[in-house]
This record gives sequence, structure tokens and C-alpha cells, in this order.
Amino acid sequence: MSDLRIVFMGTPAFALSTLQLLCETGHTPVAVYTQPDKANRRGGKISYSPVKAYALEKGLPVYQPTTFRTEEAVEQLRTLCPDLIVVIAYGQILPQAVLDIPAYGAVNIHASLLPRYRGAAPVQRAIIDQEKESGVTLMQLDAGMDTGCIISQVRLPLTQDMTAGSLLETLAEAGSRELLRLLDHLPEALAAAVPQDESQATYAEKLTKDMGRIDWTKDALTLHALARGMYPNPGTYTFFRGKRIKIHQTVLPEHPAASGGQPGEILSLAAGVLWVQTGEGFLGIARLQPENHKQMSAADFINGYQVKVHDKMEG
RNA sequence: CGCGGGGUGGAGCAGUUGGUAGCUCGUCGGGCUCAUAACCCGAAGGCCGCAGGUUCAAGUCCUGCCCCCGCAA
Repeated sequence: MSDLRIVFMGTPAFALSTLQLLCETGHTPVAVYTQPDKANRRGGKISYSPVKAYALEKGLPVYQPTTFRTEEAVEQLRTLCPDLIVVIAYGQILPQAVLDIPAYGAVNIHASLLPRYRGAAPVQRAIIDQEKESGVTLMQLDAGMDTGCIISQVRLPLTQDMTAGSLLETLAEAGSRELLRLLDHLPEALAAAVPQDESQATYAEKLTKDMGRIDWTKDALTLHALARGMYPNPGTYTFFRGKRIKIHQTVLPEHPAASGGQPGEILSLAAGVLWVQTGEGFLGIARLQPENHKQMSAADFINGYQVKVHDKMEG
């Protein structure tokens, strides 16, 4: 058991796996901070963040300040007497006043090899950019955006079947393990942290929905990378018979085939995959989701919608 | 009460102005082939989300409820 007083701050699923690991290894946080509950979803109920749902289930105290720019929020945190704050995809910048509270400061798990891909969408951008390598960085938080000293990193080669979702999961686990190691060597590991090389810094801006619209005149590799990097959120889409189609899974042909159609034209339905002509090469759509419908395999889509070769996807 | 679409044999879809349900695939049986997610023949399988109403008659119209989903936040 650890006698460290840890305060956990995080919101999405990426943060959840670390929180779970902390709880399972005897490092249960004394409090959990997460973003305020989101607005109503589809006219219905409010949904809690994955982190909040889990914290409630475990009976952990949950705090959801809108901002730490008020003395009230800061004071509230101070009364928790944290030794260390663990921040993972919390969704809020912590002011210096907050970082100064715990003796050991605040540490953060960032899903990139800092100083590259600082910011909101590091994993997604790395895949979209067709990077050969990514990884996760454990670092000290300072007042800047992902600019703190690096405690440790785990590198991971990227392959052409990884999606933002799957990579995020992998990196969350790797990051969690790094965090546990840190907790075992707390004072020394923090002291050994090294500053980032500012000259190598790049930023990964947040993705926007409109980036997900497929431009079939681009080449297949680029589109495949886009589809994987945008999956599952915010997703990529195209249009078929005037209806919006969300693309869930794309594949590349095993053997480069001869092309010969217009960009967006479906040239083969082999193996139950929609093989679409792009600006260069074929891109296979294996799973998709017509608007208002559930996601389905391309084979089901072909059957139900009676798709024929030479039908077209309209970017 | 943010806007909107949908619930039909195992899967995905059709179903016209209301008259007892079709398509593609799958499944089972048989045939053909060196062979095939190929082809041919045949078969099984649906109280059309739930409840009520209108009607001589409702998947098809009306009302209520449950569930799913897209967009916008």
C-alpha cells in the first residue's frame, strides 16, 4: 500500500485505464477531478465521463470545477493535501498556483514522444501524418502546454492497421506502467527528469469534423491513414446515393492492382469489401455506417443496398 | 422537452394509392467443377418492436410506450 496522497485528474477513456490501475495496485487516489458533465445528449439524459462513472462506482470523491482560476477551486484542492497530482487528458490547463500545491508537483501522461506532438490530438495526428513511430511520455507538468521535463518515455513502432482508438489504448497501458514505476522511485525519478528540446517541438491541434470528409482524389495511403487516425472520433465520412456514410474501417489491397476508374468509383466487391478508386490506388472499405443506421460490414451493406460495381462514392 | 431517421424470416434492405410479404446474402439438402466467398436446382425460416384504435380488411392510417441511430451541442 502506498501512503502517498494522490489526486487524479482526467476525463476520457484514455485516463480511465490509469485510474483503474492505480486503484488496483493500492494507489487509490484521495480524490478524482473530471470535467463537468456534458450537455444533454440527443434530448435525453446526461452522460458522465468514463472517469466520473468509475470514480462514483468506487466511491471516490469527485470534483468537477469549471476552472481553477477561482480561489475557491484552488482552496478546495489545497484542503485535500495532495502529495502528487496525476493528470491525464483532463481537458483543462492547470495554473501554477495549482501545480505548487503538492510537494511532488503534478505529473502527466502524454500520448506522444515529446517534444513532438504536444497538444490535444497527438495520437490521431501521428497516425494521420503516417509517422513510423509514436509512444508515450511521462512528464512533470509546468504551466506550459505539454512543456514539462521528461521523466520517461516508451517508444512504439506504428503499423498500418493501427487506429487512433487502438493505439490510444495501447499507449494508455504503457503510460500507466510508467506511472507505477515512477511511484516506486518517486524522489529520484523526478529529480532525474530532463527538459525538452524546444527546437524539436511540434503541435498536434485538435481534429475537426470536417477533416473527416474523404476526398477521393487523394491517394489511398493518405486516406487510409486519415481514416485510422480519425477513428473512432471524430470519424471519417463520404456520401453514397446522397446519403452520408460513416467509414469505420478501411483496408489496403495486398497487391497493388491496376487502377482505371474515376476517383470514388467502386471497382470491385471482392471479399465483401468496397474497393474504391482513389487518386492513386484502391482503398477498401470494410466496415461502415449509413446515416441513421447501425454500423455494419461492407458485405452487409452491399447486400442490403444492392451495391454494384461502378457505383460511386461522392466525396 | 435541440433537429431528424429507423425498428419486416439468421444478416442487410424493398414493400407502391391499406387487400394475408419480396430482394441480396447466409443456413440446410442435392448437382456441377481439378478447384472456388464461382455456378445450377430445391428447402427451411417472418405472430412485419409492444399495446390499443380506425376499417369488411393494416407492415401499410391514428394514438401511446419501449429500443436503436444520424446531425447539432
